[in-house]
Amino acid sequence: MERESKQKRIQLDRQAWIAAAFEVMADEGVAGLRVEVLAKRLKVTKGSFYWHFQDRRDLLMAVLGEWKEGRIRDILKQTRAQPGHELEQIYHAIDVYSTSRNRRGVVIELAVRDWARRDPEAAAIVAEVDDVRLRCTRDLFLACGLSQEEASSRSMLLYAYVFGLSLMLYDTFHVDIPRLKRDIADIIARSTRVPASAS
Amino acid sequence: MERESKQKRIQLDRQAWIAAAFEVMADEGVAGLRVEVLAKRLKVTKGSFYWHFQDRRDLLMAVLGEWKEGRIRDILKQTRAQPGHELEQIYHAIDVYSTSRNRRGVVIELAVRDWARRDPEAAAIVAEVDDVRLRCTRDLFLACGLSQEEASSRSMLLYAYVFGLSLMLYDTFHVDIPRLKRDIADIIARSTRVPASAS
DNA sequence: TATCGACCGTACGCTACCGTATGTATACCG
DNA sequence: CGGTATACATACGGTAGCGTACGGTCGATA
Repeated sequence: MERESKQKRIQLDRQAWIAAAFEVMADEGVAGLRVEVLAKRLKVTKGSFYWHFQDRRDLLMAVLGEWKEGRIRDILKQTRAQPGHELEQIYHAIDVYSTSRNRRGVVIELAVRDWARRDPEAAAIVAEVDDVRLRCTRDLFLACGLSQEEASSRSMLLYAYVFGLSLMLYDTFHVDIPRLKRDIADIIARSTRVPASAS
Repeated sequence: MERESKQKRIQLDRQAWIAAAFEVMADEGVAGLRVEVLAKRLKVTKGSFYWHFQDRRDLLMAVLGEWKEGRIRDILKQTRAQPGHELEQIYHAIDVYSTSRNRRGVVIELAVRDWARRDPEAAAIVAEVDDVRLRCTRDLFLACGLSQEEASSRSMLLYAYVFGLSLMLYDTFHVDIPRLKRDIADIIARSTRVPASAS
């Protein structure tokens, strides 16, 4: 085998394993995140894995922690607005999280949420992240002059929409998708409720 | 063993297996839908399974077909409106698909969509179902007098919202959830776009 | 250059599955 | 009452994956 092309014998650390874990999780979901599969991808054996990690769950928890930190850092970055520019920041957030590019982040998001439906620890992390996100965009709406209730509703609608959109398969729904997304962003960000008439 | 309490030796058919499959899928997802697990739940061995089904994939395809039919039947039922009552039918649809009750249907929906992300055949079925759903609610909006584009946008927003909501964990987001859901329904169903001011 | 620890390979036992081959019990039918 | 099809049980071989035990290698260090 002679250590192909004399690579400097790069050694792996936990970070390398975690990074690879995100890759696999994006493709196969948490269920497909197997120790030996991961090892094969990193071209080592699981002997290495069990040196860096206690067991499979140890890795999963590390992945979860990494995900949480990254997501919170990201949301703080995406929702930090110059005073007076909160509305366009809302549009920015909708655009960023509305898939298309960012495909990778979206599939990981979905994988983690699927995971959270069966694992209490994952669910706790997701709940934390959701809480931060909901508050961040709510604050933007508040800064736009909306009431507490109205801001909360819009914030929830915003996230439910972007996540829900990533679940849907609308290729055969023949419409102008970019235009549709712009229209929806307008509804979420700037529509006005009607004063209640019938119901 | 003496055939416990002399049950009339009820025999299983494909339908019984498929029904049980939905149960397991709701709990464990498609990945957890194993032949021997299913057999144990039905108190038989897999010898029975391979009598009724060619292999595991045969069952999965049957589940998929059943799901598709059920979903399409359901959406047609939920969106059939008396002329003049289209708006309240829209509210009804939002309410029905906004989780809470119907927890079971929601988790199955999510399991199928997770499945569809890795299986082309499942993806094709989900795409079909989504297409029917989007058209059904779009027709309701059209009947309310909205333009083709506006109706399409609202229809997409409606489904993305209800599916997205089922992905979120908002227990710690301290708001009046029923009220929040009502407000969001109003935004989706009856808000008016602002005539464009800044951006 | 002897040693030590970080890092990885090898080999093993165990469990959970899939799918197949084949035996067995029951119902029905003439 | 023998025969046949239906619906299952039993037993088996094979793979994938988890975790463990232990041996080997390489670089840094004294």
